[in-house]
Amino acid sequence: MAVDRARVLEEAAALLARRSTSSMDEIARAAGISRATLHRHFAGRDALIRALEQLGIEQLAQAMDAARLDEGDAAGALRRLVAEAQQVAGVLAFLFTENQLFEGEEVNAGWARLDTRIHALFRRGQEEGDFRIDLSATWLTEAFYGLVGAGAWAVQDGRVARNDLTHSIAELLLGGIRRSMEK
Amino acid sequence: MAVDRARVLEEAAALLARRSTSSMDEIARAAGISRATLHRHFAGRDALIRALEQLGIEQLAQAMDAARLDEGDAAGALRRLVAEAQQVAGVLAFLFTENQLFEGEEVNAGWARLDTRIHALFRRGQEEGDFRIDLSATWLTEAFYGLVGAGAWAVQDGRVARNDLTHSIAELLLGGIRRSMEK
DNA sequence: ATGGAATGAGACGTGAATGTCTCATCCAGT
DNA sequence: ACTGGATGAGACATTCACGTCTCATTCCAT
Repeated sequence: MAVDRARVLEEAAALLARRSTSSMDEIARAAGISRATLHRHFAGRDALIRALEQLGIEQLAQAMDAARLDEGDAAGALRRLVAEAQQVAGVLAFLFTENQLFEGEEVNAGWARLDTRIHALFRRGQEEGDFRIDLSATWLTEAFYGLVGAGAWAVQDGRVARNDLTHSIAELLLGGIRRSMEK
Repeated sequence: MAVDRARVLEEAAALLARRSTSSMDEIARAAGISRATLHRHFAGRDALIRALEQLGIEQLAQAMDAARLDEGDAAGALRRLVAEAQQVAGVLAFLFTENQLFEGEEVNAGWARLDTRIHALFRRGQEEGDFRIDLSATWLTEAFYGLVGAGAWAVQDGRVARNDLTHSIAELLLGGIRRSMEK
């Protein structure tokens, strides 16, 4: 088995992050293998997407681990999370829109766990008095995904510099647009 | 010509906002006409999307007009913009992801004009000292679209209450997550 | 070197959606 | 009532991606 499933998934993720409609053939070529081999390792497009979803979930979970969401103040944790999530942003944006299509179907339970963790982070910030409470933690979670996704696309299209992205997202989330009085 | 193009477009927009992959047949049925008639009024799927894009551009432009972006302080104008944009949020989210697919192709010039207006609003806020200047107006524009889109989806899936949405988006953009010291 | 496993190339059938066309029907204005 | 335009229903060809399969080739371990 010369083909590394993980490597194929990485390539697929990178390609689909750019062109979400890439065909199996394009994905195979991007991964440097033939379409036949791609099908040997993944039952079909659906299976590939599922595997990709699983990978994205694991990577985001790792990003959360690395961000140590429970340590320090919530603001710092959020900053670390944004920074760590940057790596996965592309796939995340893809999976985000992809999930939008599965209307009725049950969503991967993995997402629920991740949502819970982010939700808990915002909740903690609110309970510790750092975050405002008139914006629900649920909405903040959605906003987080939205900004990460929008940021990934903006970078992809060259409208925003990749180096600024982490700072841009974190600062917007934390401080908003208004000129801050403090600091 | 009993069929009202504008009405068909409205129905198509409503449907595609929910299911971006709806077929021509589904769109036709949603509009209460046959597929044949749909094709009589729009050369093809591509033409339909283009027309939808045009409609979205016009509606967003109207929303901007209604929001009177140049009047009052920038924060108030942004609040009004978010409120007005709410109506178009669904289609906007659809067109936003749709545009993501046209990588190389030239984007509809209409978008550029709209971007310019939003960009100018953020710029004005910065120049008047209301908005922070360490976040580029370009990024703020992207963030605006991202939050509006994410908000529309969150409402669609029932994760956020529609009534809260305008306030949630505007407040997050303006004030961020941090508990405000002022006010 | 050799034998088995993995791969690449490509043919093949399938299904879905598109776009075109025809024909019968319906409706409105005269 | 009549007539012309618009519509609905459906057949039809086409395209495209998918999934399956075969066969020759390559690669690796023994």
